[in-house]
Amino acid sequence: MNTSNQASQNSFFERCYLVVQRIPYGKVTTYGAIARHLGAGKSARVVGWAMNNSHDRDIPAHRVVNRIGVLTGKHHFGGTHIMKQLLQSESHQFDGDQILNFKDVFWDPTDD
DNA sequence: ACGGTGACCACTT
DNA sequence: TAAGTGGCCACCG
Repeated sequence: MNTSNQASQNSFFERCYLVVQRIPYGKVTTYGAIARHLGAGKSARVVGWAMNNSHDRDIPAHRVVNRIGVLTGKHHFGGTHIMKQLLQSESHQFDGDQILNFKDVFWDPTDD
């Protein structure tokens, strides 16, 4: 949990960052989709970790949610509902922490 | 070098 | 149909 080692992350993390940055405005994707796109379909957790470090970069981590469209990482996102606020700014609708019409706003990196 | 951790996903009861 | 458990990969101390 140290922020002084960001320079060490040069392969998997950056790979995640690139994909997240490719997420179009008004769309979202999932950790599993990213992981699978990178060829590590089972390392979705690592993607979450990358998002954790993404705070040091300009990564729209708020556009990344779990496979059911729930903002699992909102607590890690600066503390509270900022993640939700950002997504709402992108015309997303919520039911609590669940994105409505998630399937409709879902963006698959492979479909890019 | 080893064990523990994590913003998850899929399979099995 | 719903809930529970394990597995998986990479990073940190």
